[in-house]
Amino acid sequence: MGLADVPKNVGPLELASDAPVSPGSWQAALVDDGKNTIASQLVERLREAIVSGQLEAGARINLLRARQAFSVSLSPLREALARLIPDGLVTFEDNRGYRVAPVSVSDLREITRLREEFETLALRQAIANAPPEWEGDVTRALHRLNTAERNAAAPSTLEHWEALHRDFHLTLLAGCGMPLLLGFCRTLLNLNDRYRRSFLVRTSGDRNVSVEHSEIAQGAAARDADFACARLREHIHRTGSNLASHLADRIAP
Amino acid sequence: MGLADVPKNVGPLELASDAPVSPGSWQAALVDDGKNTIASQLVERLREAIVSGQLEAGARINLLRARQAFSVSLSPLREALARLIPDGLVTFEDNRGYRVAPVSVSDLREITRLREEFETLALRQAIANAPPEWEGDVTRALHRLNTAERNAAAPSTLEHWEALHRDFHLTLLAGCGMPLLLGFCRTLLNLNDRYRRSFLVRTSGDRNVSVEHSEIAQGAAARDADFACARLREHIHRTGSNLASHLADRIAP
DNA sequence: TTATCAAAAATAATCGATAATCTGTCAATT
DNA sequence: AATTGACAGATTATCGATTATTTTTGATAA
Repeated sequence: MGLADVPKNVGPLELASDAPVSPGSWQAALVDDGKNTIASQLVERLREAIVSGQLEAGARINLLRARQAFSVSLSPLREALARLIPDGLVTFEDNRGYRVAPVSVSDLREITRLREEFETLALRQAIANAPPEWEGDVTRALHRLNTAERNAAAPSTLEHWEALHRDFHLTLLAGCGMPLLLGFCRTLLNLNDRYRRSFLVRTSGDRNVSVEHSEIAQGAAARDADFACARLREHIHRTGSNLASHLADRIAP
Repeated sequence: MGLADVPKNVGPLELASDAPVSPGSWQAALVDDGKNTIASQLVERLREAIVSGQLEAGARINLLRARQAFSVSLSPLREALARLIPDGLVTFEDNRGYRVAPVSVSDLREITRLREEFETLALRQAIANAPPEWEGDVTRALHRLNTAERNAAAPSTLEHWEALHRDFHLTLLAGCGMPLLLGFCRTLLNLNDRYRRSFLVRTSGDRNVSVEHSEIAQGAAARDADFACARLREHIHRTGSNLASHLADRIAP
């Protein structure tokens, strides 16, 4: 159960669900994207299904049902699930199979805390080392994000906004020149997005997230590390607190 | 090529090559360890083969040869390799298969830098939050490490020392109560061990590593965060510089 | 010689079927 | 009533074979 309601999209892969790929969606327009194999496509489909909340947290993933739901064979399914383990989206136990990683307040707390540390470290490095064009990338990502419509009634706009938001944060960090750190940040961002998309109906009224993003981007473009990192840290912290309160309401009713 | 010289151990799995399992080798004596499936055993065997340098850095992993070398079928082999991707020991490209992750000076630099940041963060948390018995665990791990023989002529003593060294560092951090952070640290430690085991013949004469470890442990047991973290940071930094110089000699001849 | 293209060979990816393991049920025993 | 053991059904793990893709080879033409 829980897998029956996954959208059974027939055919190779429709573009709509492709949008939020990690390495920067401006590349997605290119013909191929390098995700040719069933297993690789499945990784993205599963990631989306989990991050979006379609697959319930903590639920067992029945391989036979999942196999049907996604119209694939067992080998690529297992391989795709294995690749999601280190992302923290899937857990595994020998002879007991895979399950969707559970969510908890303490998990969210740690994610927030680590994002504060890691992302400010990466941003500081980026401000120190990134090439000049990075500033333009950041400004552009910000502009796209701020001009995107976000209509709670239209889920597609929310998804699109999420992708742009993710892009903005990653662009900000991309200049750091530390691939491992960037990978850790991406993982944490994934995990965080899952909480936001599952538990946050809308941002609380006393925040203007656009302004927060703009300030971070301004600081980055001006190469003012202290300012940019302080704003980024606040931004992450606020989002975390906000999410934690929503989660607490839902998880311990 | 490169896979042909992997020890072809027949039969289920002989204990000798099992020794340095990750979660603490004192547990290895227990009957089961939870690693029942071929895929899970293979993860450990492959990890050991890569970290120990048996599998050359950057080399392609020919699935058919690997399948023979490890006497397994394709499905568990692919699954095991997939699980090593996030550990940074294996890379993957669609339709081009898996390869052993390459090594580079810049990679080592980043590992060292991130270890400094992450491990001191974890240690600080541990000192603040770990339960009392943690101090004893640390002292015990230190004692085991310092009393272990390390004879360059006997590879098994080196391997044993590596396992104890790893144990010491992880015990130190284990008290932090942050599972994600601990996972990141474990990953970095894996990567670092690979460099040490591949490129470090012996520690340079002007260091007394035992003393360094002892000081860190003393600081931890005394709950003196500033002192312990400073010593830990120096320790990591020195190891990194030491390794980097050896690596530079070898990689750009 | 260099470039181009089409088989052929090598390799990776996937599938369907089988084997191994787990989970729940229910009767027999203590 | 609680425990044990054996069965059946469900699920996971593995295998061998097949299909798809990439890489190499070798012949031909510029």
